Amino acid sequence: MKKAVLGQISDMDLRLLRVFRAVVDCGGMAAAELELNIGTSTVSRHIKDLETRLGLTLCRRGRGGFALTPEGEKIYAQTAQLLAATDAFRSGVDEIHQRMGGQLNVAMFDKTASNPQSHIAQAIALFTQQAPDVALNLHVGTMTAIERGVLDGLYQIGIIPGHRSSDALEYVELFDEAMLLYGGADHPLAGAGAKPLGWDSLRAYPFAGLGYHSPNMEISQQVRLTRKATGFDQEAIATLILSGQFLGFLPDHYAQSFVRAGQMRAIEPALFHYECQFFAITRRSPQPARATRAFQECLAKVHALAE
Amino acid sequence: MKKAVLGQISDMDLRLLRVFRAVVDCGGMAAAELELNIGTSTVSRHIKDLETRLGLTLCRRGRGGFALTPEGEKIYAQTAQLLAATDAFRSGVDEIHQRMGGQLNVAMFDKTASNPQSHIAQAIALFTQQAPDVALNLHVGTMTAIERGVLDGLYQIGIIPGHRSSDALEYVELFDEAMLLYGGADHPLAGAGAKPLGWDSLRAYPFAGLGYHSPNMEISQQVRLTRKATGFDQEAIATLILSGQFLGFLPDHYAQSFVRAGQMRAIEPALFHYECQFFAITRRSPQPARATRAFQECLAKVHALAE
DNA sequence: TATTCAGTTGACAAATTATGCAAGTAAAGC
DNA sequence: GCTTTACTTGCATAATTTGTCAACTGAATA
Repeated sequence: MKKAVLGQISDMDLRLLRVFRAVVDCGGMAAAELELNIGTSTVSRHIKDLETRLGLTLCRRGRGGFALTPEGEKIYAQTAQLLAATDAFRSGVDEIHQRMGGQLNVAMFDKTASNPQSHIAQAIALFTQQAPDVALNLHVGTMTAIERGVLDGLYQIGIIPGHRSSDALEYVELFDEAMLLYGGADHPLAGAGAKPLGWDSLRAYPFAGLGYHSPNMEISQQVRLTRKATGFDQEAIATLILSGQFLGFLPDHYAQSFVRAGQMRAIEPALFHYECQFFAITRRSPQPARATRAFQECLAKVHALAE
Repeated sequence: MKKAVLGQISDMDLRLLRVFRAVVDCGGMAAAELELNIGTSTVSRHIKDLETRLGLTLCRRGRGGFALTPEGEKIYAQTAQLLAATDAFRSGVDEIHQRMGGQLNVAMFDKTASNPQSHIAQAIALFTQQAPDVALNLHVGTMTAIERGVLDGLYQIGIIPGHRSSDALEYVELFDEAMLLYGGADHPLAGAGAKPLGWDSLRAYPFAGLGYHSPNMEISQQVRLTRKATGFDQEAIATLILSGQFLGFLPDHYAQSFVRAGQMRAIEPALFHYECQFFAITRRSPQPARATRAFQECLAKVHALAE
């Protein structure tokens, strides 16, 4: 250690941070070796350098697994932001060159791929034809994570169901999704006999809902369903429903395969349902790069045609 | 040039960008020499390196002045953003160390210093006692520039008059300012005899207003004053008023010195006036650093005491 | 025309960094 | 206890970065 802890800490090469990110993403140094094309010894050194310069222990390593310390978690988040800023810089340069290049990070909500009304795949096809030099990174995350990520520049585009809207974001309407209420095959309400009369009668049954802000949560609060189990992914909700103990909302397209297999049934679909509208979000403030706008247009065009 | 134009452009040391920023800020390489403690030759090299790597010409230089090219302007803006991100990273590290360090960029509205109700200076005194290791940078700018700057992380705190509010920002009320209508000493309305009856009668006189979004602009639109001259700083408005040709709104504390010197008079201050409320703004999304919160509290405390 | 200011360039030195090899360590698993 | 896995370290070296000096170019200016 030479320059001491203080001074221009962030002058430390971004490489150190890139290495750190890669190591975390790969879950260990040995794994990152391939990704980074450098020997483990070098990786080890880099991580230690970083720790020294930051004056923090970032991760616990050794046999028996790799784990970030709490500080490591924070630094990892910071790192992601800083590296996103460098990508933004690069986009800016590309912008001036009137070319599309760099990285495009798109984040989408849970279980959007199987929705037949969603044509994200086509949009990607269209986009990659238009902009073959852009490296596309697709993420999946919760609604809040996506919103924050777009706001913070971690993602350039997000695809999420609509709820409240932020004036720092731009929204483009894409497609809808029908949410139906499902129960396990042997759930009391799944039989042909027992027909509940309305939303009120549902409150007697344990309900499984999403544990983060989402239309699912809004609806269940509106009709005051008692959430007895919480999932943090729609797949988790599906699992809870499959246990036979809970009712829960799922996108119809996603539940369909379970219904076909006889593992699940929709409960009174004509009555118990709601619609979600999906939007593409981009941030307003630092004007999105050319590639971002192009992808947004691809999404809009493909979905407008399909209507 | 080795690594070619493509590839990890932003890996190029942030130093290059820092040098570029310093050169632009100082208005030339020779001037930046002192600031950077490196010889002109080195500076020249760095700038050229940067140009090569970006594939752009950033500035026109030589005898007879230094000037950014349009691309240079854009890169300069991008650079400011990226370097702000590195500062944010550093703040994040400080945060973990539970210490306050790094840079704090505060931006304030025009002519706030002379307002006796504003105690920004005291807040700074209090803050520097609490956090002696933080380098404080004070900027002055227009309302929109400050808002955008805070949103983009260029500034951590802004002090501006309130108008519409953004939900991406947090507002803390600080102090008020009384805005009165002024005319030059020999303006027809400045005489003791001619008393206009109301806002309507003002429309006959040329009015000087601010050329960017501000309470001044809102008010003048509300009462439909015809803006015949535009200033982009309140000092500009004052100059226009001093010409004797225009009426215009100024903060009373600022106009006072002109009034004392007999160069300006307030027109019917009991009737033609409005109040501006000033707020400290910080952004919500990436949680502000410890130092930012501390400064915000200093501002709040000092102004609460003074009430 | 000579001078001076601003910046550019070639040659080169010093310092720092990157990275590999090989030996070492520590814990998990047999 | 031996082996394996996952990482650490000392040593050596190549590559890159960072910077200086001094000579040089070209435009403004006296």
